[in-house]
Amino acid sequence: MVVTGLREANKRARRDALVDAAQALVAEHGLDAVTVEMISAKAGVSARTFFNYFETKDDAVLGLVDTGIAPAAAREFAAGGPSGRLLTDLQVLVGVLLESFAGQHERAVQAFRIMESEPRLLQRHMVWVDRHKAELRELFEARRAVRPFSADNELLLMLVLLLLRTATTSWERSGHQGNLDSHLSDAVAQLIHVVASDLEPGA
Amino acid sequence: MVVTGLREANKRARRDALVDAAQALVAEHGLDAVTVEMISAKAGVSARTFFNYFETKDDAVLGLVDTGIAPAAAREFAAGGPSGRLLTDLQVLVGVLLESFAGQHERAVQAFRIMESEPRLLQRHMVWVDRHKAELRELFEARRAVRPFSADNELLLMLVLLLLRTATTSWERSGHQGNLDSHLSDAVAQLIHVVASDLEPGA
DNA sequence: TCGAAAATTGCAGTGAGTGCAAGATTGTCA
DNA sequence: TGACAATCTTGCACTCACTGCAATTTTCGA
Repeated sequence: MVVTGLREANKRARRDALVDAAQALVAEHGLDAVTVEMISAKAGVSARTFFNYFETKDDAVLGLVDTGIAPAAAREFAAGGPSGRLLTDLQVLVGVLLESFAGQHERAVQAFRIMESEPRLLQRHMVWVDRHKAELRELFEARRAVRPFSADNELLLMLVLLLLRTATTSWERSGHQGNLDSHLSDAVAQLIHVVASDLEPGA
Repeated sequence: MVVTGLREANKRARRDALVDAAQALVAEHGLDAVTVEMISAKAGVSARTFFNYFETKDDAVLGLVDTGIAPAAAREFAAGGPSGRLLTDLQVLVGVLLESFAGQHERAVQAFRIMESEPRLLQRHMVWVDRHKAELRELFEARRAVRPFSADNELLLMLVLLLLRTATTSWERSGHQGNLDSHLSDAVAQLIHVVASDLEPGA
């Protein structure tokens, strides 16, 4: 953790090289025309090594870092905060996630761009949610104990997915204008509007 | 269309045999321990023929029939009906979808059961939404022209997905109690509640 | 500088999925 | 009814993602 060491540095460098190679090749030839062999060759490692770094080809193309949920944000959410309103706090949580996704800005932009033209990869967010399902469920349960609510965990999971996807596609569509957070706010506003306008008497 | 013919009958029979074989084997051995060869053998056809019926192993396990959206329901939605309220009409649309999914009740129940223990298949609904994305978008656009609303198509797509998944998992969790429709209503109610309680001043 | 730990790599193998062409089945129409 | 056409099935050969294993190389710590 403290002393980086050559090992760590090399690992990160290789990883980045693989992501860059994967993204460049896919951007040029399309997802199905690119093989793991090509990516590995371009990054200067063997195909077998590729799989020491990524579970699947798709993971590499998307540059999956798979940071979990930031502990601080998780704790606050579980404790019933920061605002005490479920949807609002869900938005905050997703905001933190998006930040960690977009951490490596260049690569994230590339990933989103590729996602647009390769519908198969659109499931990325679902895969993410899937992988952290257990973690999220625990979070929901913890919060439920402190500040009860009636919604099922499953619905909240899907809400997280909805916010993730709506915000990122909106950001992507805007040509990466503004910060991701404003697109997230917009997604929440849209959701509220859809629901609210269904409740108005004069529909 | 009118005269069924041996061809049609055989096709349906083979298809059903493949789904039954796939579901039985997966229920017993788990998804990864079952190969396409096994399924084909059990259904009495060659492995090559399997792929004349299904694009992927997963499709067979889930018994994907891939009925599109019922034209009548689609027309009504596009025309701005039946209620004129976006969320409510979205619910109706999803209800029709669920009905066509659960058409073959036995197989549907099996599919949902397997889905629960094989998280990879949980993406099924997303795949469905993905495949009908274009169709749904057209529907949204048509309706938008008649009865404008501000939400993005992407958000509506995710809303469809949310309703599909929340309703079916709730149904599954209840041990297939009651009809799917009541679980769908419940999902919508939960969603409304989450949003509404976020708007209340005394949160 | 030496030995332990960790990483890379080749190799052999499984299994999904595809294109193709030959052979079997089924529908149709005279 | 019989033959021709359309449709299905199947075997074969192939590509590629992904895995386990064991040998080899690289890096680290003392």
